[in-house]
Amino acid sequence: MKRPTIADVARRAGVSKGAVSYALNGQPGVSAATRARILAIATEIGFSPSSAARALSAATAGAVGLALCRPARTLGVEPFFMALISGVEAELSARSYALTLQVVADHDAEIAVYRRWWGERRVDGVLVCDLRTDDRRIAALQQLQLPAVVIGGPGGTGELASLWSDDAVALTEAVEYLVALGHRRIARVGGLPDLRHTEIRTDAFAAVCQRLGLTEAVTVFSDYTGEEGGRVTRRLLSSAARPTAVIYDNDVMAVAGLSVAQEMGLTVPDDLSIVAWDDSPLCRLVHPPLTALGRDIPAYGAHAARHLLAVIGGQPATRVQDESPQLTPRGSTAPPRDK
Amino acid sequence: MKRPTIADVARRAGVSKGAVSYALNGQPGVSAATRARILAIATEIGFSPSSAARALSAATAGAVGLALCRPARTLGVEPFFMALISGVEAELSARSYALTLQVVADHDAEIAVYRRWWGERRVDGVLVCDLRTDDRRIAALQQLQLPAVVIGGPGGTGELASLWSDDAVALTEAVEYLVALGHRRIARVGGLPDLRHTEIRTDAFAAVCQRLGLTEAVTVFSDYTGEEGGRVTRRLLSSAARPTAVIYDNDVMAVAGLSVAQEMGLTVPDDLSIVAWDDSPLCRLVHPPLTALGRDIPAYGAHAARHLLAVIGGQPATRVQDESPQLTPRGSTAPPRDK
DNA sequence: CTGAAAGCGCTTACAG
DNA sequence: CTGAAAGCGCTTACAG
Repeated sequence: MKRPTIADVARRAGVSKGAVSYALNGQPGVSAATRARILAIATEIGFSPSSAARALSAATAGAVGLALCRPARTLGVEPFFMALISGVEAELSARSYALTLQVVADHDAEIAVYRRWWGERRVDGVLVCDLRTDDRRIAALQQLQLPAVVIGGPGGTGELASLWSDDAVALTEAVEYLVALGHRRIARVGGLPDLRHTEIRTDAFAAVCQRLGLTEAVTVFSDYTGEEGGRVTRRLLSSAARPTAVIYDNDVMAVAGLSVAQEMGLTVPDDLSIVAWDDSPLCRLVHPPLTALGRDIPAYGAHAARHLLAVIGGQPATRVQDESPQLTPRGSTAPPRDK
Repeated sequence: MKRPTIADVARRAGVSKGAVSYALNGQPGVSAATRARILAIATEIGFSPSSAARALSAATAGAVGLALCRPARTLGVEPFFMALISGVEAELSARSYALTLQVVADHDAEIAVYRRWWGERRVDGVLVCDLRTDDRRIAALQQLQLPAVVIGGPGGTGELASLWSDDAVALTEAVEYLVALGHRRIARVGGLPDLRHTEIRTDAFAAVCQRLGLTEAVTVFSDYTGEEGGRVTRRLLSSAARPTAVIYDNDVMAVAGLSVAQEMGLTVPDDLSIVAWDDSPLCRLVHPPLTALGRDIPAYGAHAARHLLAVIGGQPATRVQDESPQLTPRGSTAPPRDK
């Protein structure tokens, strides 16, 4: 099949190519009748403007980039990214933007990808994930003046636009809930310590534990994988004064932690209460289903995409707050059997 | 920052734009010395050719499309897709191709996306997932003459190129293994029945069970979600002559099935053996870890991408076989306690 | 081996 | 309200 061009539409409509362009893009310059006729013909012959030609003349790529900087083995397991992507994508495709995805090994590679995308004019802007403390990507992006929205914060995002949600409040709520149930020895299995949101959660955990006088509270760091999450849990549960409740920084580690507890003969929730972050179907897959902190991740992604499109459109690069995570109590939390 | 163009490189090198193009694309037409000088300058000023300009003049998009036709809620949980994407992406980016991703609601929407991509010249080819029996996408793609590789089969892929793996052999092997352990009442929780690979597995299951005289073997269909997988398992385990082994068509349903068994007071593997497809970290997250049929999914994705690039490059649209899934025995399978 | 030029398919001022 | 034309930044025959 021969792809129709704007010239084909113009010929059949008996107008100039310019008129077709105006009609298709909703610009003034054609009468309503002509516009209707042109649109009908375009639909009839199945015309879609060449993204390349449009990009070249309009200096806009019609695409948004997302670089995922996680090892392949971690990428697949966490439902978080797919959920985020599906939300991002829904918003973008509704506005006729394409999503360009690239998996990168580290921040150097990621920055190189941003430079290339910028030089190639391949994307109009990017979404940045997994914000770290002292994140070099921020300065690189600012230097390129490539429109960007950082998913994370608050803080550490420089002059870039960002979308954040209040993890500190959510974590505090979870700890207060566990304390209300009667727990005193609460442990937290954190994610990678140099991620900004890990830092925020760690600080919030320390603060609420101090306020409530939980002197035995402890955070140990892990890497989001089931292997590490299980290993760390095994160590925690082997200690003399083992915790009666553990809060995990993601769903995968929480599920692994549950397995370890059961393998060690502990009953969840009687002997051990478990709280997961990133509420996902994974949390409902296991028995007992896990109490979890979560929110609507596809909506978060859609929100981020909307914000990015606004920045690309010239809106100021603001910091926007998304909804806070909510605690959903399920079968994995209860008053401790032996206090 | 101003983006450098080919003219900037040409000016600094004191040559024509054509010479720069030849040098950058490894074409003959420039001396080795000139080529080296041009490349050095391009690197120095950070020049990347505009993807739009290149696409427009070379009539090649430099991108490959992947439309994912699954409801958002299912998408996130199965590690399969992210693993596949990471493999696809690794291969593509090594060849400087971009991956354009779109989530669609159904096949009509997916076909519409293919038409649009084709009309917009946005992608040079597409990867097709979740092949169904009588799949309308095949004819649509053939009509558009859009290069494509179908991930699935064998069979049902029309004239399109495809990459398939022998699920029948793998399933047969799994059943023989369970029978060797002493199982006679084996059930299978299948995926969506109109998917081609479900059909293949169902036929293979029926064939091996008949050959081995397993008259009580049964396949029940599900939808890959944990909810449904759990529900179906509950029904199977409540029947008078409950199965002593269950084979699940994906990892998520297998994990859900394990939970249900444990919730019903059954011990895995003594009372019930479980085999999962799509071996993934999920299978090692639970206790006992699940015996699984699996293979290297990122490698599968990379293979598919390589095949597509070959087809885009003009190679004939062949059917290529990937490695067969392997059975990895873990703690969820054992001889049945009561035969 | 190199340069000048046409052309890819759009968008967008600029005349009429 | 409409048409003719320039231009986006490349690639690629075509001369030299």
